[in-house]
Amino acid sequence: MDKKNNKNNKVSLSQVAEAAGVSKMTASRVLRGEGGYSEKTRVKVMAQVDQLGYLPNRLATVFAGDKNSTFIGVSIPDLGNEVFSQVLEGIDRKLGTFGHQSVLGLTQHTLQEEEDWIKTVLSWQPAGLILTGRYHSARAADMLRNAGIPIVEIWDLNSSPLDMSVGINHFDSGFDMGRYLVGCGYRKIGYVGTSHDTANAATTRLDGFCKAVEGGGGEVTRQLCLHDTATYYPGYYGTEQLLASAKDIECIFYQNDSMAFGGLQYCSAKGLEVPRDIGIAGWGDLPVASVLSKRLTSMHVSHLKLGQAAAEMMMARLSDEPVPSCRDIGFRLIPGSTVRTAHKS
Amino acid sequence: MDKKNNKNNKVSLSQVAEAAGVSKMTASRVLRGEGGYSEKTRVKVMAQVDQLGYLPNRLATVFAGDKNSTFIGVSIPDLGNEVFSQVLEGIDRKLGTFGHQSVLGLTQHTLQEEEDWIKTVLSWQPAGLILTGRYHSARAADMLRNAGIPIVEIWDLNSSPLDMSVGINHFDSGFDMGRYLVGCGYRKIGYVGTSHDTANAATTRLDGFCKAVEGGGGEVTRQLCLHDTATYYPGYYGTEQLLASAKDIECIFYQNDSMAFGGLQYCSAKGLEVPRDIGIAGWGDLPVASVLSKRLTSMHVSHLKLGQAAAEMMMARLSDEPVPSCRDIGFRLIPGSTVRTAHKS
DNA sequence: CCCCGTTGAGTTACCCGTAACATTTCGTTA
DNA sequence: TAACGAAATGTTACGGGTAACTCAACGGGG
Repeated sequence: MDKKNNKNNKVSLSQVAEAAGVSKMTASRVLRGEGGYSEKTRVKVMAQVDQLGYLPNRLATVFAGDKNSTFIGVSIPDLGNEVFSQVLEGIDRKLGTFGHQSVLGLTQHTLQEEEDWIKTVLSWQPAGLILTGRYHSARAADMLRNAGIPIVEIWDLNSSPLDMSVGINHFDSGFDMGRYLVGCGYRKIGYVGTSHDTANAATTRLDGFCKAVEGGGGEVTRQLCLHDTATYYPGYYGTEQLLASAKDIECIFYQNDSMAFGGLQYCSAKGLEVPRDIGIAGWGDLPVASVLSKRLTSMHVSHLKLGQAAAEMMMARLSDEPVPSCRDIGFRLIPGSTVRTAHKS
Repeated sequence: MDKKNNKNNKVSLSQVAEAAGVSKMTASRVLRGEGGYSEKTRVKVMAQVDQLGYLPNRLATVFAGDKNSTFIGVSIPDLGNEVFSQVLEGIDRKLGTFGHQSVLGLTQHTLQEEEDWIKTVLSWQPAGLILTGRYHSARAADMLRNAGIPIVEIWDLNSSPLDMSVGINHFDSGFDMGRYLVGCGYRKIGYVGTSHDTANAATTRLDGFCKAVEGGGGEVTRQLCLHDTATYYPGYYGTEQLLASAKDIECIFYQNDSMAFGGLQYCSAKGLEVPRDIGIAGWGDLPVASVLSKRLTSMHVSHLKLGQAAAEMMMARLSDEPVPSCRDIGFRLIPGSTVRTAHKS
């Protein structure tokens, strides 16, 4: 049934050309539609294309030299975190409208995984790379600089990016949340998050948060769930541990909404009423937050928009349009109703 | 700063070879480590590789002929649905352990998008394809058959797949849920879901569900939110519409958990107590279900495992290991506490 | 009827690595 | 030390498409 043509039994342009009785150059011209052939020839060639089911081999085109590939390498820490799957969705949808494809890499939040992936994906001659995070291994940074292709670093806004950067200022967003909670009258504040071996955006948020809280006369008790994902269960158990070791905590800030949900669940299980007995604040404003009867106090970031912006910057750069090297997506505090109402302080 | 070597200013193997004073064939042998060179030569070549920052061009290797690429095209309807992002995570992680990469395609649940994507991705000579769903356009099916590469259709178990299939039997899972709800004593049952222009797994579930309910003496009132995503808000408003048009509904089955959350929220907002006043059942058993104080009645499917299984089947096929053409991942009903307790019927 | 410009189509070379084959350089053994 | 086999290295050709160039056919103006 399959036509065994050449060794990989795929129909090649030469075969189409031969069948149509023209040279492969002519066939190539017809397929690219750039003119230089007669209507009669076009019909002959296209007839054979349909007949043989010819599919162009983009590998050959890109390999041949000048043409850019339509691959964009996209590295994402993990998809278990809804935040990143939204970012990826934004990226891939937008790239798709430009006829480009994402080559995915899940780095599991480690620089080594990212480095390995970069090495592999660069060997495929991608048109550009979109990377999550501003931190890269030295080797990775070297490869990136030498690659000579557009690079967008997303998530963690970077005023001196390798090439381009889009995201938010995590320090500021943490700071704002800290200031808000202090403004609500909280002083003994806990933090529950996960800990990775490398610096990341969550750490930066915590730094900003602590600065605001401490600057406002409060103090932050940290509880980091080591080597765990920033999801519901670690949020639950992290809360349990935190409250066991520091009973006078008035309010807890979580690395993200998922962990905050876990915290809410713990409080509910232990009969702690939120926000009467304890305040709960998350980060990221997941759509799921709407599931709760109480609106979760959180920080809203438009993840989809962030992904789209990254793809747009990439495409603009690839078309040699002027692109600002930095784009701030911004964030917005969601007061919610899981912390006590602010009183004049 | 950049070394302008050839037109795409990338370091090529010839340059490494020349710098090392050997032929490019020798350099190639060293890089592939398949023997046939002296230790002295190896050192010379590797020194230049490091020096020049050479990265192999996999395009050339694959293009050159026999070698398979390490691309696996993966089509996913959308990532807004947590279910699919988990599947994708399972796929990509597992592929990664085999040194393969996912080339993503978001088809937005339309066969046309899928067809367009298939055409594009095939032109990149992928080693295989993983597609969500068993329905494809005629043209797409043609291309897939002619591609001569392994294809795994996931999600909707297909007893006569194009090549391989892994997933669950959605009809049965809908049927089981229907039987369960009837067993709980419900007769007037509503369904809230979305409607797409093409047949899909959710439709199949609904078919199975209706069969069980009607077979058990009940009836199903459908409420389809047209042209919307299967998420929280359509669940909320779908519930409102359903209850407005059919006030005697005792229990509602939703297309998925996200929509069921929306339904729960609606009930809570309107003062309907679950399950006393109305029963709520979802599908998919999202991790987020744990956020609720009441366990949502749902159907558990291991999405991560499904993705991993798909990747494993793909890799096994690529290594010419024997692979069953069909693999059932199974599902498990989660009784939960959002439907009334079953009584002997 | 010739010259020349335009259009259509063919030829050649190249991209970068690798398979297949050819050749050189060794170390050994008779 | 000549001869030989193995190891190390080199040479050639190729894959699928395209840029750049060449060539042929055709038609209109002088």
